[in-house]
Amino acid sequence: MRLTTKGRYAVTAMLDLALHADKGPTSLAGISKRQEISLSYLEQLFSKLRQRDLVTSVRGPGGGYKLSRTGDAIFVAEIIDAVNESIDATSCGGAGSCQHGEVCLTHYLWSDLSRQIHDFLSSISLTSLVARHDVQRVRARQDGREQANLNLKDSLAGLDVIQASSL
Amino acid sequence: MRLTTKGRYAVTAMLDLALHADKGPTSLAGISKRQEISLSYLEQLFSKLRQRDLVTSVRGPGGGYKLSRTGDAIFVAEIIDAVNESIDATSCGGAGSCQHGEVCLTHYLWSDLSRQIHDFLSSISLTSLVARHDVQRVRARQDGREQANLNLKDSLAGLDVIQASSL
DNA sequence: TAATAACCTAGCAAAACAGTAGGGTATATA
DNA sequence: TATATACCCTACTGTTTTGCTAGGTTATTA
Repeated sequence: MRLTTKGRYAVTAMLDLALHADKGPTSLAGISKRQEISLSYLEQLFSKLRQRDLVTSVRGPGGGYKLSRTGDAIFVAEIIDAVNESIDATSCGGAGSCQHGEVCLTHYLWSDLSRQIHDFLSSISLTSLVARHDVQRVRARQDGREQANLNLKDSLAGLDVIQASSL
Repeated sequence: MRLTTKGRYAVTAMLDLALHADKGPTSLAGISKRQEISLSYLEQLFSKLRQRDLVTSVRGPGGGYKLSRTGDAIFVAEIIDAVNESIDATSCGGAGSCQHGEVCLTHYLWSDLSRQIHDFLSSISLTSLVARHDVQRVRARQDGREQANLNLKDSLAGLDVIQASSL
């Protein structure tokens, strides 16, 4: 079992989609900036999310990705599973064939643990994450920073002296 | 976060110790045979378990390892932690500094998950594992197979013709 | 026609994993 | 005292995964 940046990125990106669900498709470039995830890496993750029918895409200018269902019907466990981060803690993939076709000494411990984790992550929908106060706080901070960056960009555009030298 | 063969091996080996706690020190060679874990790899894992004072060693013939506490005072979470398999699911190690010194969008989700897993694995002692029926069933199977192997070895020792040719 | 943004494939450095190899040291027993 | 046992330690290694870069193609909008 592993839970690394890969699964975290996928969930973070999906939550970003959920947070901007009202404003039409969300581009990966936007997610990349706000969540600081490599654009090309995001593309690879979204290829898998699309295969599992968690998102749908809109190509061309103004395009991007949308959730393929409402946020209350998408659960964290599915997202992690979609990017191949197995939630299973057993070595036999839950089959119970860990030692010569029979269960090993600790098989049931790991399958209990797997169920524990799976139940927990299956109980959390994107909508329930959006509703959290701590998520909204971070969202406000990120949107603020994004706005500040845009303003900064505008200011710099006005000062064409600087453009060549310091960028 | 990861939970791989490493942590599983460590817990399995510690449970094997607990199952044979009444018969003096248990050798790694015995654990290696019963649980089918590379002896040299076991030695590396037990070096870490000894550093965390989970086991004590007895050198020389008849030696081996013993639990340094009773089984009801040793929990699965400690064992996994001892071999460096972090139970933490956050990217910041729980510090909350995942994005520019502040929390990232999904920080609290991962710290909730970490606590969930940690609470679960901290509630399971070696003694409680020993008491499980499924563990006792596997133990009986493994002890039976070990005995059968010893018998086979004895039989082969009687037939010295075979020894040179087929082994 | 130009810009946007999804889509696709290949490759790569770093890390961790699981294991091997080859030594050493302490101790019980004959 | 010799020998076998079994702990102890270090170094190395093939494989896999991760996270990322590079360099393309295709669809769509303006």
